[in-house]
Amino acid sequence: MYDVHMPYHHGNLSEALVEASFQTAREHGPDAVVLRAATRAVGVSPNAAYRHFADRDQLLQAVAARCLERLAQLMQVRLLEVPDEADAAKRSWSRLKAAGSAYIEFAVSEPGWFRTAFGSRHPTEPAALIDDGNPFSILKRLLDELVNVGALSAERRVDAEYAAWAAVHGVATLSVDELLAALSDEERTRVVNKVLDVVIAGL
Amino acid sequence: MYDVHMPYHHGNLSEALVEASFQTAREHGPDAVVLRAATRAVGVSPNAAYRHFADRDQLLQAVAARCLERLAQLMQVRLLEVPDEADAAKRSWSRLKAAGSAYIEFAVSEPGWFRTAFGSRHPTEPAALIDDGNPFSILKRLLDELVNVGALSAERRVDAEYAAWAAVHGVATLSVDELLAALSDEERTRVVNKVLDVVIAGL
DNA sequence: ACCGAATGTGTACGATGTCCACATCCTAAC
DNA sequence: GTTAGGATGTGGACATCGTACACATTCGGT
Repeated sequence: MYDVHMPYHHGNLSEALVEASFQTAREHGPDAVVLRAATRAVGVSPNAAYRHFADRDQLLQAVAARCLERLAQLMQVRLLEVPDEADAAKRSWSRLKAAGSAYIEFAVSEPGWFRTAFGSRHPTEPAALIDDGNPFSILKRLLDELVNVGALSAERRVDAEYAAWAAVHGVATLSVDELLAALSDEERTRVVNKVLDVVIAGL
Repeated sequence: MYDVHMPYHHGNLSEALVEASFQTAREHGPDAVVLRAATRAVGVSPNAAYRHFADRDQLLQAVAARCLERLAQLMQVRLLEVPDEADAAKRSWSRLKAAGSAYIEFAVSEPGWFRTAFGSRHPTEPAALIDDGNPFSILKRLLDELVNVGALSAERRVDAEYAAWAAVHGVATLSVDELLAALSDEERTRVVNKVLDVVIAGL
């Protein structure tokens, strides 16, 4: 009855479903993630998914977590690329800017993933934003770094993470939602820089 | 066959459908806007909607336009509430801050509408952002005002609308998406002010 | 070897967006 | 005023989705 080469048990269904949905999300965003399609892609019956996820939303949440990881990864990579610099303060500012830049770069180059990471309605597990490897934590670390090298006063440090996050998340979101669609690539780059400069000047 | 009190022709279906969906969006966001439900609420067959909207997305777009209007209205109201002030520059900055504040106030107090106005996948008719009464135009006018009273140099004026919009839209989005859920109301207010201050300082 | 827990399958239901053919109403031209 | 044609609604149908329930298969520990 069943193909011998395709065992009754998949072996790693949960992972496979997330991975399949992850790819769908990449190309068409979170709304395109459809439970039945994922099971089809993996060659399993629709209900099999329910052994691993309570509902579609939990699947989507797993995918969102993966998207967030990717975002954090890109930020880390871009941070490592920041050239050395004698002036510690200057270097710290550069690092902050690089991180913000990476955040936006991710949104622009992987809009599907970006929208999945956030846009999803689930409150994005608070836990996901508390652990160390996530974008928000990275940002906080960079701001602390600025304080440590004396580039930012303790007073101005207060709530700075939210100000920086908001501005960067704002452009990212506007780009992804095509609200900046009227802009050419070059213009968009200019705008992104303006935003980063304004925030850095204002912090 | 049909109730005499309920004519075959509704009279203003298009408007009625938008209004019904508008209310749904207010309480449950754009994803909750369901074509069939709207026709049900209005007492008409599902297909009747297709005489007025090509598909569900067009209905949603009409609703989004209405949400955007509301946002602009609130901004205008808050602008009028800004007290007079001898110092023209100071007053202009206050007005800018009030507009930004209103934008965020709208997002926080009417998350369903806010998410509908933007979050929707449709590129939010470019036209909607060009006409005069929309949030983005209001922002640009306020920045021009700053230039006119000499509070902002022409050089710094360049792309300032995007920087300001991004920051404000960023907090609004983060709030609405409950990414700032960990914050108490008081903390959120503080954060909002920080964001506004940083942008204004940086512009 | 066996039994219970994991994991998948099949069938089914209600809901949704949308298509097609048909019904009803309104309005302007005769 | 009658009548034709466009505008507006209706009814029924279909594919697709998420998900519930009952049953089948397999795996791992005794």
